[in-house]
Amino acid sequence: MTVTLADVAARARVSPATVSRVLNGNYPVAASTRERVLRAVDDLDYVLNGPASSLAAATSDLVGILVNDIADPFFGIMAGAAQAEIGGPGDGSGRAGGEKLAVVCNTGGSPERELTYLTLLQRQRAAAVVLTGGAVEDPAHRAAISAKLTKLADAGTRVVLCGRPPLPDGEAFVAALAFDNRGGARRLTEHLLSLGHRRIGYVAGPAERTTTRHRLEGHRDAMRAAGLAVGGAAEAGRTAGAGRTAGGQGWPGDARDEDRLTVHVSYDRRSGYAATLELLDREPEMTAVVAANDTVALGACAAVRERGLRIPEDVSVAGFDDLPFSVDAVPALTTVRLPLAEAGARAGRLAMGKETPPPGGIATIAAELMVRGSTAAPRGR
Amino acid sequence: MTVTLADVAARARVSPATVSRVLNGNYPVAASTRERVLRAVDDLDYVLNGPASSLAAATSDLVGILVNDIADPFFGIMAGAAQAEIGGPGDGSGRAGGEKLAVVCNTGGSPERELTYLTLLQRQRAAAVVLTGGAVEDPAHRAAISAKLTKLADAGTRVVLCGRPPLPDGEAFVAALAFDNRGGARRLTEHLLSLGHRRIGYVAGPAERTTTRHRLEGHRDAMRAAGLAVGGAAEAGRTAGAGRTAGGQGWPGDARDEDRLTVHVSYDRRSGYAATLELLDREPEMTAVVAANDTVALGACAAVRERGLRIPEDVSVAGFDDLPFSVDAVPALTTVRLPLAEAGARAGRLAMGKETPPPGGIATIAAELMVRGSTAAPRGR
DNA sequence: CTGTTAGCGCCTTCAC
DNA sequence: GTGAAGGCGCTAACAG
Repeated sequence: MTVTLADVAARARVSPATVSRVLNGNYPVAASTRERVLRAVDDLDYVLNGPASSLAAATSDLVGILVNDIADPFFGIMAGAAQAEIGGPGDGSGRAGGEKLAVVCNTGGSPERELTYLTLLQRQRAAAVVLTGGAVEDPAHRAAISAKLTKLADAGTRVVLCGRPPLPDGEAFVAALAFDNRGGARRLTEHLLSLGHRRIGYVAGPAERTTTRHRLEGHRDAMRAAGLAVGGAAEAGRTAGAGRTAGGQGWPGDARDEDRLTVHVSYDRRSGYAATLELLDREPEMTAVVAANDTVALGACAAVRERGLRIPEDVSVAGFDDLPFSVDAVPALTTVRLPLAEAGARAGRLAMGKETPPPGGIATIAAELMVRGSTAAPRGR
Repeated sequence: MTVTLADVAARARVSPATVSRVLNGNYPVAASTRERVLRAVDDLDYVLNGPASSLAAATSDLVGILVNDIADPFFGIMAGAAQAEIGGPGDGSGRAGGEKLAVVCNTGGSPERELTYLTLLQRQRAAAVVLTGGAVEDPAHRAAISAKLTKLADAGTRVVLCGRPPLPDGEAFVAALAFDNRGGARRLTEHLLSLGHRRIGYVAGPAERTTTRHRLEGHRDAMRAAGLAVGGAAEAGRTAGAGRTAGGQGWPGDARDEDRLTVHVSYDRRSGYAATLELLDREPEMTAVVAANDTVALGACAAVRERGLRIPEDVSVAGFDDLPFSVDAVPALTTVRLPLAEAGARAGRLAMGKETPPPGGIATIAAELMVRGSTAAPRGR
């Protein structure tokens, strides 16, 4: 019923092996023979049996790209760029030669689903796997993922991390491209501080994620450097003192300000909206809000306006990622640009072995501060 | 080296056949035996060989979801919902039982790549394929896709269309969920007309796509019903007359107004920006702009402001899709809501055979007009 | 350059 | 309820 390679061989009057050779193109075949085989393939409308070929060759042409949230352009842009690099342009014939099948898998940010997808990809003997975005830092999951990645690597699957820092466990990977979230966040907050802001709220992403932690750390680094926040009990004395020097009325400098002015939410605008309302309640004198990402920042903007406050006159708002829509926000959003498409494309090339990995396998990708209309000096009040 | 089913069988002291049976769960096995096998699987950290099993069973657990642009939330939302429905919640063990591997493939809107992906999926003997979003209407591609889908269906792959109308060729599919783009677009333009707008610009999507055509048709239906635009040469006389009755100074009613006030661009904000600038040049008296979708509308808003015009006082702007960010635009965007998540989920269930197809296999999904702040009555001028 | 020969690892009738 | 055996369709050594 279904046409097989043997059928093609018969029609082209060659052996199955020869057909296999022209199809895979990895072996010298006489031009005339190839011609005949190709014609037979077209005549019979033959399509290679993937599973059979993967079984025999012990490799498949599947490449998985894992993302935390496919509805978020942050991931869409990276995944799209990676996929374009992996899938190749196609030859328009629809015949699909030796192309890889680049597919994206949506984990929804769930470590369980991430693990499941990894297993499924392992089962398919995937040629490569690209993990994008921040990882959950829960030790159990971290270990499980590490073990799984090691197994994948052992089985010959190329593992690439994109926008995700290599874990301390040191799992096996071809390359890890990490964004400089910490540095970007620090520069962003420094920008606000230089504008004169002192009461800065922070809407952080979900706790336990590397991206969240790094961005928050960058923010706090800047705050502390300005003597504006307290890290933990150990630093309370010193930093509180510095704080008092800088601020007034016992503020800033309160040992709990960091916590009081930080809210953890998920990466969506609704959460940003709610969290900002909450921050505004906690600290009515707040003059700036830094959001975990641009999407959250949009929600923050809505909340600020909801309270009858103007951006940036009354409250400055900043985001992170510089997604395409951020420049169209009104006012345009000050944010930190991450070269998502470039990183995704590079990850794709790394997964294909088309590019040599960075020294040590690890590369840090710079984040660029984009100052736009949503931030300005605070009104004197 | 790599552990196989036979290894598990040996360790569990049963035959390979039995192991296969407990793994697939499609056959009665004594509880104690199953227990033993499962333990052996865990002990050995066995992972099924997908290609081998697909080859033997002549089916795979791969389900492909094709999207035009993975960086566009329009597709991300649908794909994510479908994937969640297909992939199941996972059991947290990372063992991955009889789960399907739901993957999304980014065609970039290119028919060639769409065809290539379809071939790749066919090669993998995919269990199902979900095609999302509008199709290109070029006859050659239409025929090629149709033929391919028929072949897939013949091979046992369940084909589901989501947000894509069934093609006239009548290709084989389990179900087709089509958005009421035409009706939604018509109601949107009717809303503007009822507000008093007469000079309405339209930033359409890429030509040759069903979505573009349907939305544009809906818009023109409304315009013509109001006697405000001219379809083609055939209708020029009649409609132009009606137009003159309604308008003044030979406008509206010009036989080329439809073309003059319509610009085709791709679905991104930059295009929306450029197109709107162009429209503003062509028709400075324009009081409203309808965009192909929300993303394009955002660009349109930027262009309107660039010209020093206010929204909605000077120019009303409307979008389509009601993506999450649209409500946060300033002013909030009037648009047409499409139940993307619901449609995607339903498509996923259909692909899994978990839901019975609509009568005739075709269902139209309603589009709801969302009136918000970006549209208002035109200033008298 | 091309044909021949063995499997790849699993599922699936069949018997028991 | 369980085991034994054949083959799914293709690739990868080998010969020639």
